[in-house]
Amino acid sequence: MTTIQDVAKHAAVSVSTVSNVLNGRADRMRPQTLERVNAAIEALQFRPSRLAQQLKTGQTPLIGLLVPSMTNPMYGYIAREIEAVAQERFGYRLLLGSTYRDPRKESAFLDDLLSQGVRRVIVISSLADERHFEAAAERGMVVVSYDRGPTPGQRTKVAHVMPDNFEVGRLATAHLIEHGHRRLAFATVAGMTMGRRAKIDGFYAAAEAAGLRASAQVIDGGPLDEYGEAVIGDAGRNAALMIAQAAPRPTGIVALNDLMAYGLMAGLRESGLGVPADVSVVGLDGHFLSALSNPMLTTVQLPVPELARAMVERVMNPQPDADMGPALSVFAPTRLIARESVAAPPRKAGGKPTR
Amino acid sequence: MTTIQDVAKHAAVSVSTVSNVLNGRADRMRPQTLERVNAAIEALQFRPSRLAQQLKTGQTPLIGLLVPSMTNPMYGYIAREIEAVAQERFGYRLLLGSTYRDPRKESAFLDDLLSQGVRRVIVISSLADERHFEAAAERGMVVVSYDRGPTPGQRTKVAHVMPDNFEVGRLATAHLIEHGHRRLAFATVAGMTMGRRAKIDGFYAAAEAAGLRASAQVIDGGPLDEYGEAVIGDAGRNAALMIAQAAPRPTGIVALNDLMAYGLMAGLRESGLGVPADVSVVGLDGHFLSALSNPMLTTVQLPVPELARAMVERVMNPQPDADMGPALSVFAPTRLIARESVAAPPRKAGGKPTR
DNA sequence: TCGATATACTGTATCGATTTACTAAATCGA
DNA sequence: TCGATTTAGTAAATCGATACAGTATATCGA
Repeated sequence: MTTIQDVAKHAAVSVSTVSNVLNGRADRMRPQTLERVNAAIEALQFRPSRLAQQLKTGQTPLIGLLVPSMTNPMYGYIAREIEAVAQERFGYRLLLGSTYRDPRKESAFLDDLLSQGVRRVIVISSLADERHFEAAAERGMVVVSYDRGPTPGQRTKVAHVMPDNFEVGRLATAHLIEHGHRRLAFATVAGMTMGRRAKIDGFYAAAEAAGLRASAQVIDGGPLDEYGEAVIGDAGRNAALMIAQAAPRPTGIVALNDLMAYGLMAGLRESGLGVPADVSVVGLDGHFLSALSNPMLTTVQLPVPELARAMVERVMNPQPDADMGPALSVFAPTRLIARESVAAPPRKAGGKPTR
Repeated sequence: MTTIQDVAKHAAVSVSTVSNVLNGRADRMRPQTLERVNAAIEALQFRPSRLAQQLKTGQTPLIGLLVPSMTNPMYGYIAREIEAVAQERFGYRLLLGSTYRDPRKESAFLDDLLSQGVRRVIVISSLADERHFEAAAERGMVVVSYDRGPTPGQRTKVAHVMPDNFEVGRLATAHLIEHGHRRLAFATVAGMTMGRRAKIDGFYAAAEAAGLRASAQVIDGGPLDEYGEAVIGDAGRNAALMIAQAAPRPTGIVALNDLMAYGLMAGLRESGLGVPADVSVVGLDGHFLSALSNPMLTTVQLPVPELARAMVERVMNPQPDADMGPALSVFAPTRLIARESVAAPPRKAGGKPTR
């Protein structure tokens, strides 16, 4: 590895001068000196050691990204978008951590980041308790939290970015109602997070507005085990079972997310129920896979690129300390993509399956 | 941030002694001294700066992971497995880079890693030309390449780990043949990589063994645009169109991977062809999503945890320089999961669609 | 009781950059 | 022409650890 010393020697200048060149202070020297230094850098193929720079400046060009698990394709998509804007706009890269929604893993990851000199982190957690993030923020981390707001009534040093989950849930539900559905259900997994809460509120609000509040229910597909996201599909299957056995049966289902919708559709099918013939399903995500399912999934598309941009902006340009105030909702266009999984409810709603 | 100096002062010892404690050389001091130092560390909540350690030792507890795009759920799965073993067994974390199979992006990522002090990288690339990886290895990087072997007849400093792609392709094809299929196709995308080559070889080998070589063909779904993996599904749709129009039509299709299989099934459906009624489809991946599709995808399951383990082992314990020799194939059990997307071909094979 | 060895530490150079304080030479204004 | 200012650059301290060389004291064998 060639060092700044080697370059200085080669160009017959001091290391300070080379450092000045490196840091865009070329105005402090004669053009010919600049040229000599640049020539030396070129000749020796010199790349400054980020490690040494970081030690001196205390800054690392890395953003920590904490996700529940890369196994949920939606997080893969979000990660990719975050990486793209971090890289293109700021030259930053991503340091990845899967946490399986385990607060100890999350804390360990934050400790690691801190000792690595990483001072910016985007967390996708949804855990109810955010104190470990607050503590990290207290210790100088810039933390941006996805898909949840601050704990109400508390000051916070954590910035929050989220999609308009209420609207997402409302939109999906309204779409079902427009197609004539009267008995509605929201299929979720065990454990209430802020994002889920908001979606469910949107679901109920739409039902309410149509005078359907009484026949709208939330169905819990059960807990996620240690495999985390991978089994959201299974939770969907569970929920499908419960729906199949319900009497009267709901005919319009909003799924917590696309993955859950796939599981739901698979489970419905196994119970002999057709989608959308007997039951209509709407996903919430709009991941590209939804265009490949059978039937193609009607889903609400989250503005992932905009969300990613907002998160990176915020993590790179933190507000001058002080309280963060309420969450920043990204109200970028959230639209429903109508495809095949929603149709009018069967004539004799809740009757015998069509096949 | 508290430093080793603070700890030394607090414990009334020298920094060297603290450093010795930190590095497990407690035998060099009296138990009481050790205790004092530990107490100080505890009291001051001291975490050594990895940055400073790295600068001194030249080692960073980070593995670079270069993937085409996190958008392909399979890469998300692989990344998660790699992360898990890197973290649990070695305490290493992952530095992520999406490259969209662009050699310039790949090189830039490697340069970045090098200057960050990261000296271990796992690359999933499949690009034909591996010279930039060789160059990095030459410069002291430990590089492990996934899903391809070394360029034949060339010495290499890059370690290679891959599944038994030949067997993967063979298994899938044999399964179709067992179900009575005579006209076979392998659906791939534009661009030949080693992994694809091996799968296709396996495909042909199985056909050959059944005397079906003449009626086995490869179908190219076209190039991937800048969105990369996300559009493999579209390539599957294209391939489906070509299959639907072929006369005589192949009835048993092996798809390059699960994602392609989803696209294929969607495209087949759009062309009015039933799966598996008219055409049978086998995927290659065994990602958990394949259990949620309709019909549920018959697929060959790659031993992802074993592959991940092998890659991490190799990147952490590189062979003492010298030539790497041929690729290490991970011959962990590669099994076919029979589900719903394969059935016997229609009676009058290649005739009218059943619906 | 003396030199050798072991024990328990400490002092300091070092990794590769950044940055502040400083200096020598050139230029300038009056 | 002299002091002040600008220009062009350098020397050295510093970031926070590691590790080697060195030192003071205790222990031991003969």
